[in-house]
Amino acid sequence: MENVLDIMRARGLFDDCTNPDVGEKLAEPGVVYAGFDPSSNSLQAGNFVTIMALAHFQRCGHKVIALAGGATGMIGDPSGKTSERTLLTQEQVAANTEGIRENLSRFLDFDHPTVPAVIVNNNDWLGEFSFLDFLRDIGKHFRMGAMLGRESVRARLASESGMSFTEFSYALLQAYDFLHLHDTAGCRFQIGGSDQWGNITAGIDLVRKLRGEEVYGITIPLVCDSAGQKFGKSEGNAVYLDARKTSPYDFYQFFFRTTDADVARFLKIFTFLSLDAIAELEAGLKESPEQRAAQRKLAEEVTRAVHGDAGLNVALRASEVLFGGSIEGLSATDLAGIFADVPSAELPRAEVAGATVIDVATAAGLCQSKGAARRLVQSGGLYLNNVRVPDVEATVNPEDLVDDAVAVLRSGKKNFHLVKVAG
RNA sequence: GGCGGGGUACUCAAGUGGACAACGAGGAGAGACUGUAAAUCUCUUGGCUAUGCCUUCGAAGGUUCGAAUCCUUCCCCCGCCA
Repeated sequence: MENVLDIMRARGLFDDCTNPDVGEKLAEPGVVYAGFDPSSNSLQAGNFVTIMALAHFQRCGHKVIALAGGATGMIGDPSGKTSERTLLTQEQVAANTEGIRENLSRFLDFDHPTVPAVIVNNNDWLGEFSFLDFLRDIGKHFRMGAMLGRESVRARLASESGMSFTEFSYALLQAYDFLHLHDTAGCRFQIGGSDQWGNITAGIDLVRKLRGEEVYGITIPLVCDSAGQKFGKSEGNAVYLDARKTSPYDFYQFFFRTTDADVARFLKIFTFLSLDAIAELEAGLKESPEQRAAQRKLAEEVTRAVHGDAGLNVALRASEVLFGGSIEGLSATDLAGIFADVPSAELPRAEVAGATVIDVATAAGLCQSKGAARRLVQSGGLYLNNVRVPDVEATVNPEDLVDDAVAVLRSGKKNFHLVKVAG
């Protein structure tokens, strides 16, 4: 059995561990868990790192548990956050938890012959815990000194916004999760982002105090791009793993646009390609960077993993056409197929034919306001059917509608919007 | 509960009766250069029927020819004390 820790180290998935012996312990098959926060109804690209780590564990013969934080999501993890977060309603959390289950179910192997993955929801055990029982049974084992010393708490207390008791208590809940999974599933390892260190060690301490047993934590580095930005944001928007929130096309494009400096690192983290294959791609990148072969491979692998072959094909075809230049010679049906994935809007004929491009771009939702559309045209950044719109007076003419039904609007280099004429 | 500090646009943060749609920075969008990269430079960044009009500075009232700025009440946050 290959040691998962070596793999994590080699691929840049290892940040720290709570005990130097953890490598030895992982030589035997074990049970590992990682938690996912349901603050949104879909996991984001950032969570993908943790998912990959879990997948490596499973491949190395460990049983993996993905925990959806239905209960902890009600509270809000203060780790790594500079201000108190807005509480979600029970309904929101329940809906989000469901979405996350759905996401996760596509990345982990639940039908594995020997070590099938499982998903649990901590609301199942934390939800029925009474406050008094929790304070007596769990709270008793946490010392104020240690809790106040926790980095996430210290930072927040020193900050302007302070911290509520609710968020302060968060670590106890996550600590109890570890205890519960230890008791019920024999779980002895927890992995999580480096911001989870405090929460993980809280769990380890709790298990040691109550059960006298040693459990372990491994943290994964927070993935940043070379500019130091937290990974997973595209034009200010988070990149989601759910096709309904981030289309396969946008998802593909996000990875395709990876900077040279990051590509090799990302290949190691986000794909299962062998290190040799990655080294080869890296060499190719040095030789002819304009080919973007490494980026292409990265985008391809990740998109296939997340959206399947069908999603990848749509993304590839759309990318080819969109970055190939002219849309001439394509039929409305072709365009609809290619843009199946790109934001589109259906507008009444009267609002399109003869209207100014500015009005159409705003009505279609490409621009937030007419003023924004006007500024876009003035700076030369708005395109109709891949042809730059010359001035603010320009109109959409009937002959601009492909097959009398469809027009393609674009803002800048890469934001496409399809306009369909209704009726 | 008492005392003090604070709430300005996506964020941080100036502005303490008119020249304020509100300095500056970051972020974001666009352009140029490129390789759908990075770096750099430039422009833009409340809305509109647009040399003007409308709506914004925690909320609601009030004073004034005129309020982000002054007054009143309320809400929220931070700190110290109880």
